[in-house]
Amino acid sequence: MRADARKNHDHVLAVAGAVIAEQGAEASMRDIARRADVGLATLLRHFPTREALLEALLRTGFDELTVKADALETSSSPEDALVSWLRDFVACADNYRGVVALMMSAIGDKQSALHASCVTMRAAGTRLLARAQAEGVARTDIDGTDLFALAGSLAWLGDQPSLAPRVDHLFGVVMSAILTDPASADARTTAAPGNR
Amino acid sequence: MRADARKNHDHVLAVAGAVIAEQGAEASMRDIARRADVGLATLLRHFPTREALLEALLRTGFDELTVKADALETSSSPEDALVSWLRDFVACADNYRGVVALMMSAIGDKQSALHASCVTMRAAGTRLLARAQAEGVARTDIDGTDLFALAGSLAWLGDQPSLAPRVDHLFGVVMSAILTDPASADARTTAAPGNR
DNA sequence: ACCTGAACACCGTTCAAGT
DNA sequence: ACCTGAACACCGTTCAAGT
Repeated sequence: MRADARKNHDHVLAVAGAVIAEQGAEASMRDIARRADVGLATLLRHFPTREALLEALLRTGFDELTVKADALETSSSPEDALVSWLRDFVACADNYRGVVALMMSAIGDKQSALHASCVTMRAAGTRLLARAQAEGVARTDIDGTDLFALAGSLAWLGDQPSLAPRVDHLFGVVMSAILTDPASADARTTAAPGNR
Repeated sequence: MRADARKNHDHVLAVAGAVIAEQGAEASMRDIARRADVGLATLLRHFPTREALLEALLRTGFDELTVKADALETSSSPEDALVSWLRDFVACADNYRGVVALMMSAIGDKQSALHASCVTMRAAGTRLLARAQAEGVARTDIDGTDLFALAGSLAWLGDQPSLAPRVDHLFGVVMSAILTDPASADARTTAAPGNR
């Protein structure tokens, strides 16, 4: 990429981040180009679709989440790791209002520029879930897609102004459904052997 | 209203229902008018906003849900009543893709044509929740707004093509977080009196 | 009263023409 | 190579003019 193009790219991306942070993921591409003092066609050549633009904006946060998932796998208990990572995932998705809707659509659309990132996020969550399940602290009748869906639905609530204040609380409610008491899980497998 | 206007109103509403059922709540108003063989301005005078149009489309289902909530209050156990009503609520919201996003926005916007309907739905759910809580079968740290948010988030998942097949399962997961085992609830209030 | 075409200010897409 | 103005087909809003 030529030096002037690189500069244009970075400048446009920075402006787009500011506009989308305040207006949400559905902000007008024309408006972003205007605010960046650049032709609309220029913006669209750097980022041919809205998804491509958002992918560039979200990449940093997503990469951090992937690294964090790896770190948590050894540094924390299975339960704490899962809860902490999901909390960060929801917070990351809520950085840009409306982005989680695009993510949920992208997970099923291989053409989307966000597809790979979403698959990576789901895989990271799946690993943390599997460890928790293996240790008996997470229910075993859900998989990584279910987890991705539940986390996404919480992030979506964060996009709704009237419900956003409830998200922290509802996060705890949903987590209580995912996590199982290890004692009772133990009881299920070791006690009352005649119980079917 | 004049007879010809009434006829126009009903015809437009029927066509709008068909278009929105297939294209979702964000269907083009212009397209609805075209399909109804009516001027765009005519559509907009009958239904000045998208919310007004959706309110008319949803009214029947919402009224049924309100009636059903009353009936369930005496015909079913608190637990079954709450679960059954919430299941119907989610199914109703999923009749038109995208409508739940407008509902969540409308609950906090008194100007919206959907506001009254949403408040009514929340009130009906709140009554069923309160009864379940009083009987010790629902956790007491959530209120009607939390319930509305959780049900809405499940309905939103139903709008996502890739996640819709999971909604029934995830409904059960979320319900397991809301419902409490009456035995253990009993244990909390009667056993271990020294426990604070 | 009720309806509607047309003008308006937007949107994202596309491409020929400029530097 | 990289950029951009302009044309295009859309959108919802508004209103003067018709029946």
